[in-house]
Amino acid sequence: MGLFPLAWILPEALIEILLNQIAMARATERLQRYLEDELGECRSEDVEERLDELSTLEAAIGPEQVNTELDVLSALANETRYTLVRVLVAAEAELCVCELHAVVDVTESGLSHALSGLVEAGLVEGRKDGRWKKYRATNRAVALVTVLEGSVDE
Amino acid sequence: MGLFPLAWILPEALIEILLNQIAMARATERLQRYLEDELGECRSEDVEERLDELSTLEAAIGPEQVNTELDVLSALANETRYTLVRVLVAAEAELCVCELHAVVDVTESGLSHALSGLVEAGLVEGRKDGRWKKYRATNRAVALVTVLEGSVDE
DNA sequence: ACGACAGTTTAGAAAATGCTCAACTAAAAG
DNA sequence: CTTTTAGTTGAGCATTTTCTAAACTGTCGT
Repeated sequence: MGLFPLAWILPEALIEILLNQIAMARATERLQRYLEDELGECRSEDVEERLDELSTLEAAIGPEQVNTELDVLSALANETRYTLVRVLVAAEAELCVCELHAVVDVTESGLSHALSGLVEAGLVEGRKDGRWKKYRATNRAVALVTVLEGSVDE
Repeated sequence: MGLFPLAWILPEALIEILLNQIAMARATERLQRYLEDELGECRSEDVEERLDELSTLEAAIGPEQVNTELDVLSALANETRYTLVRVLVAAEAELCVCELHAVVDVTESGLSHALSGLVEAGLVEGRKDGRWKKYRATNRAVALVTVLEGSVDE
């Protein structure tokens, strides 16, 4: 292996950085070839410009909001939790934990975890009523479930 | 442990089933007490009725569609894949794999895996063009990203 | 005050995910 | 035809997720 001598001289971390840069450079080269193919000709300015356009597309909304959106998606992307949300949305009313327990096949503990995840994602709100606890779907949950059910029917 | 003698007589699987039934019975008892609390009085018919209502809520849409929806959610609930979808939606056009490579921080292989997951979830469509491959967002993706960005701004 | 009850929290085991490396297919260039 | 290039696929590892059991908090009935 040609790299062995290098490993004696350079710290591992640095090597990794260099390899990374090489990979980056390769990816950029490919983009350049692609733009040449598409545009007929292509100077490195064009590559820069395209890279800018792409990062603009990506940054159109703040990274903080993207994170929130990912949290919401992760909260919904689970059979137990999605079932709970769907039921609460369909109910259009508060339901008690003990009622929700009837619709999902997990232990009481699992149910509690699921609900607290949904609260954290802003999909559900909880309210304590004496010794019972009741949950209801938020507007966010209603909007998402509605669109999901609409966009996935064919 | 009182259960040890049982374990000699009954197969493990059967014991598990029995424990399950006991847990179920307990959950139903709790629901009964809850309904008594809420309605003032409650016969076991009322419990049956409530259980029916709940399962109706849950079964409002077919289990097959629910599965599709879960697949879609799982596909979106990942930083790499969600970024790709957002960029493709914002672009309102096909993008080449080599362009997409510029916006997500994974290897070429990881990118390919991500895209094929999105195709499977019906969020993205791929088209081969010579030696390049181009992807575009589907209507489903547009609808979902739009609602997500709308429902998570405050 | 005590015990029973409704629900939550913590810790940890089992299962699913996400990524990379390496081997592969298909198209274009030499 | 051989090599290079663009992208995909499969295997395997590391991390994360999801669930459960057990201990815990707060509320009610007695």
